[in-house]
Amino acid sequence: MSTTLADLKKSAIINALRSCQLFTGLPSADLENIADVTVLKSLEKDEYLFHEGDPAFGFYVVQRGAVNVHRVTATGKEQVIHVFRTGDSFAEVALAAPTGYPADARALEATQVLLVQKIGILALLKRQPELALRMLGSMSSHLRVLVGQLEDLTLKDVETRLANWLVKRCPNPSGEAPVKIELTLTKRVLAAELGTVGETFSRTLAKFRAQKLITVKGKVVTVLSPAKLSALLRRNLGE
Amino acid sequence: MSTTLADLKKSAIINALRSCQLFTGLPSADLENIADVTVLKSLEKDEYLFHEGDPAFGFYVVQRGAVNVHRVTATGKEQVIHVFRTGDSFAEVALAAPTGYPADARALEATQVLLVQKIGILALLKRQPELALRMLGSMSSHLRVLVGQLEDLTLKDVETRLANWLVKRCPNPSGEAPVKIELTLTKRVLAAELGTVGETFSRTLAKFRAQKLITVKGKVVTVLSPAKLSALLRRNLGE
DNA sequence: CCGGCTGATTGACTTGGGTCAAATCATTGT
DNA sequence: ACAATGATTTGACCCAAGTCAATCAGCCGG
Repeated sequence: MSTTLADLKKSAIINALRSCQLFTGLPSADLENIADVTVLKSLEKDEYLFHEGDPAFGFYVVQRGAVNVHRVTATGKEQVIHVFRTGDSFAEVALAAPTGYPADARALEATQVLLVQKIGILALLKRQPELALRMLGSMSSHLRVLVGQLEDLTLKDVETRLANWLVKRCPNPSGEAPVKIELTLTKRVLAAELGTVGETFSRTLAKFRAQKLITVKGKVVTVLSPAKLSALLRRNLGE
Repeated sequence: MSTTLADLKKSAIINALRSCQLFTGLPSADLENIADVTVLKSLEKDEYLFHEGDPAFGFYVVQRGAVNVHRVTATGKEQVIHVFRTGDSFAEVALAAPTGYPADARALEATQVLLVQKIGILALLKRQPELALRMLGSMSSHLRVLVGQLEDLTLKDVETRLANWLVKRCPNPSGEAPVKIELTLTKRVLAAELGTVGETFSRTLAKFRAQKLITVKGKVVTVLSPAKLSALLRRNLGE
């Protein structure tokens, strides 16, 4: 048996699948089956993976890069639902969809994704209830994210959301040691993730800077005292 | 074989399950299995079914009444996620949850729900992949609702949301025939469903009244011309 | 018929944060 | 090096909608 190019591709896909939360620990035989119905897609920066309403061919796993799942209104405004990165799976909703995708998805940078085709995985699910449970788990965690997002957007102001976002990125949020946080994307995109616009994002950073909670140098934000920032966060949530 | 009280209860539960979207068309044998792990719960008005973080024993099917699933912040404000009514299932997230429920649930009136216990249904899912797919479908539709809600709250103003809500309740949204809509709940609760407060709800109704789009008599709203209201809705969405 | 209670309505005021515009900064291709 | 394009920051302005407060409308029990 010779090692063909197809074999190589397949084992690369299997490796990629294994690194995804959804499939970790699954027997190799199952992964092979999944790999058989999986195709690799490369996306350039700003290329759309799908649009709202597009027929759903399957769900995706991010192998490299970042994908912004969002909605747009007639006015052209964009509400970010979530940014998925390496190892994340998304659009599982496709499996059970009589209708198309419920949102848009666009690559924020050069990205590679795996498309796990609906037609193949559905058959597999019937033979592998264990996998079905995992998919349920994955979708439920997406539900949780959405519920959290809903709360965020309606019940907290931008200052609180940003403080929360920064604190989440500190290894030890109650410590005094300064933490450097690299902004991997443009500030406008980050602002959108937080449900606001670039201008307000800037202003809020400036407010924190004035309070000597952070410093900003280009794309690097330094939290001078995670503990103080956490205190501000608690204060905002607590009354 | 005599018909015991337990048998009667069980067949009542089976009937209730059958009327739920999630289980329609399922073979009777499966429904029996599900009924075996299902218990009936009665709730008074304003009684809580569960709170955020409570350990999740299973998911629910509304048999009668209405359940408000929502979140609360430290400030006591409440964001409605969805109001579930007869035949709806919710909290399927429980099945795949290492953590507890992600939100609160409270009966808006006297309500009966069926608790489908996690421990039993998980075993069943392993034998019935078909059922697992249905659960996936149900969760995906909840995801869609949430995504819609997210868009609503961030991208549309209250006037648009209310117009949309009213139009959705007209049998023929493009017709000229007046439609009477009975408000089953208090206006404050409806306002919360639309992501606003009672005062703004009142004011927006008043605005529509001034434009002769609707009339309000107590708990009955009459849409004088669904077509005109739809036109306003399109105008709001379209620029 | 009368207080008491809950819900609805309306007015006056306040504010977070979005929009527009102008001024820098930064990056990149030629 | 230098346009040229895009990102960021800051200021000025505006508005939807929330809060507070006062009034009004129904409804119930006695």
